[in-house]
Amino acid sequence: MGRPRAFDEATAVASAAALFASRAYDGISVDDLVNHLGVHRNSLYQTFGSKRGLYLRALRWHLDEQVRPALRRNATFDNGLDFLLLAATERAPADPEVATEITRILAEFDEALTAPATSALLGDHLRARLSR
Amino acid sequence: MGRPRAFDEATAVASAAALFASRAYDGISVDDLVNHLGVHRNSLYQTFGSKRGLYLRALRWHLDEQVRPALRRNATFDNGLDFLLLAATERAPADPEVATEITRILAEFDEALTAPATSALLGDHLRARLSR
DNA sequence: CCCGTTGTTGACTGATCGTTCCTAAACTCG
DNA sequence: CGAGTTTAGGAACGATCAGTCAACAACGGG
Repeated sequence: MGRPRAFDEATAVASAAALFASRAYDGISVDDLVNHLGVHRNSLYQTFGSKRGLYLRALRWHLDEQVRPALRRNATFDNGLDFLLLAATERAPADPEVATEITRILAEFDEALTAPATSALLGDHLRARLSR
Repeated sequence: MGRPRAFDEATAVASAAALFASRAYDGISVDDLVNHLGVHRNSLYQTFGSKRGLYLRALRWHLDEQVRPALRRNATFDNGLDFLLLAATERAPADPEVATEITRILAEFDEALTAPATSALLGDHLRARLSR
């Protein structure tokens, strides 16, 4: 019961993931999220608890719905590693939960490919990101 | 003439480079820099113009004094790629001058090594950074 | 010795940060 | 058509941000 949500939670998480993949965590304000998602400030806090809560939800969604499926199918990642890359370099050192997620997914990369292949893949995507 | 400086500019730049290598640009406040360098706020602004001015000075110092010498000697980089790595993933997309510096140094890497070797090197250091 | 110049110092500015409060609106159930 | 519950919406919070201002201190040259 109660008033129904005016936004789709899954859509909001996906949209947040796209935004978090584009700039550093501290470079994205809650106002930016509000504008980009079209969801009002209070709804975000009620649904996700905090900016960090939304970030973690978005990161896990990115890994579960974009990275892992591509890894299983041995498909290409296209731009689909940007969030992972940014989280690994910028956020993991500052947030233990992010570090845990990144460490886990990289272990899965090592298992599916090899450690050198994982490093090469990360390096390639880092460089590709510079040309975009 | 005039009052002499109470701090060494080169030392301040090196110290700023160490700090900028540790966290994202927006995660480092001018107060952080003031505390870490032991140089007072106004002296930083008088000498470097702005936070971004100091960042660019520190990045160029890092590349000129730490990265390029090691690249010429074919030596190991140890932790000496952290600032480059962070600048490439986090700052280059937001700051054209940073992007220029990063593009240039990576071209030098490609020349000294090969493009795949550069990617592998970057990927390896990205992963090594996670375990520190 | 005093004047011009440069550096130091700490208080201060408006803007923006993440987060919260409160009221109104939209729904379900009785 | 209320009563109860959940969300939307906008205004507001204290904290912190990058950057500035004006008074004072330390030097060199005349």
